[in-house]
Amino acid sequence: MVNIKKIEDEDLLHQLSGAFKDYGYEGTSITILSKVTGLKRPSLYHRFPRGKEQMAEEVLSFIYTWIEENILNKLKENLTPEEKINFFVHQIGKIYENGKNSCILNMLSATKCENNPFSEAINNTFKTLQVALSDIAVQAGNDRKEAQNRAENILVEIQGALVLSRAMNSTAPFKRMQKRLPDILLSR
Amino acid sequence: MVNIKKIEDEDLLHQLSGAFKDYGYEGTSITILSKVTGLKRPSLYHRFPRGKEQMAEEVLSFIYTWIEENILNKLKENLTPEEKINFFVHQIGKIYENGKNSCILNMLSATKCENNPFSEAINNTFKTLQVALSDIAVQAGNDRKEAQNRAENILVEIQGALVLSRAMNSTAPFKRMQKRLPDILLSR
DNA sequence: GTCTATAGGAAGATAGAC
DNA sequence: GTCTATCTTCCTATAGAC
Repeated sequence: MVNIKKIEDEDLLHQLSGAFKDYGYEGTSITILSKVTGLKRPSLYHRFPRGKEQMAEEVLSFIYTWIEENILNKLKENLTPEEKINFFVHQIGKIYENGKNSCILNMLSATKCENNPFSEAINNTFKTLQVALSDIAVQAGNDRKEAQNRAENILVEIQGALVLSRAMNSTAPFKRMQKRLPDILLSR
Repeated sequence: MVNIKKIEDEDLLHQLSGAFKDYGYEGTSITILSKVTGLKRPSLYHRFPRGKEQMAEEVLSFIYTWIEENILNKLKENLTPEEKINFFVHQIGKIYENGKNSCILNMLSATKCENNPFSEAINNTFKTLQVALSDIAVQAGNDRKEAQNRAENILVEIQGALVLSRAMNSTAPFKRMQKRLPDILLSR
């Protein structure tokens, strides 16, 4: 039996995350958030009393949970390293619509360069992904340090390809990046 | 004999670019731009009648010229591919302060996802860099298509490392990326 | 060219009815 | 929980003095 309230929250947070992803934190006004959710501004404040900052915080927490349920859990199953990285590559294609989407972690880390209120959540999300990817590289026979480097290289490739795909208005850099990922993590 | 007016313009554009780089386009108010330049808001409007958008446009044009004079011209000299990529790696270390700076091209391409007024200038800057890097890879014996891919990989690595360095609050991803670049462009 | 002063509007946020 | 109405603050932009 599904919790109705949670489903509504998930819809809400999904709509909010879409706005932050497209417009960035500063570029997303409460009015925009009102439009994408269909709720008037005071209703948003009723749900998120601390306003836009709380919305972004809960969006990041929602995304972390999504990653756990839709990526990390699968990577804990009894699969080969090749199967795991192929699944990972497929999932990031879905998340980023093959390079058409920006990454909300990049968009929200670009906010108020000093004292960014989201930096810890963003840092933790990247660290969690790095650990998961690193475990795959270890399973494939790399030592711990080499595995960590390869995992970091994967994250660098993803973020860089997203920046370039948006800047060059082409999904080609993203799609080429997807093809490189398995070798970056697993090549001998 | 130096053109005084031009020097003042360069200072001005340098200060403006620093604000856009740190706060992004939407996050940078005219008041912030007034503070970093020391000019009151109406003085900025006197110099840039179309306001913030014109300032960002001229900043991007200023950066393109800086790249031409400080990177591309050197790469046209009679040097080995190794010398060229090493010089390039050194210059991006300077530009990005070894990973402590964000890239203004990433920050300004993140603006108003639809109909971004800076997308053409940003696209052109990346294309110009890709051509210059590609020429180095060709000089090193790669065919044209492979050289273009390697040049794109370089730009992906730089942008991705900058995103990750900011997100993880560490210059380590940027410094590791710098070490990878020569091989990415030139390895056989 | 630079400034003080200010208009006009959009932003974040709240009061209080339903 | 959602709304209309409103407050205050900050923003962009301009008028006009020096």
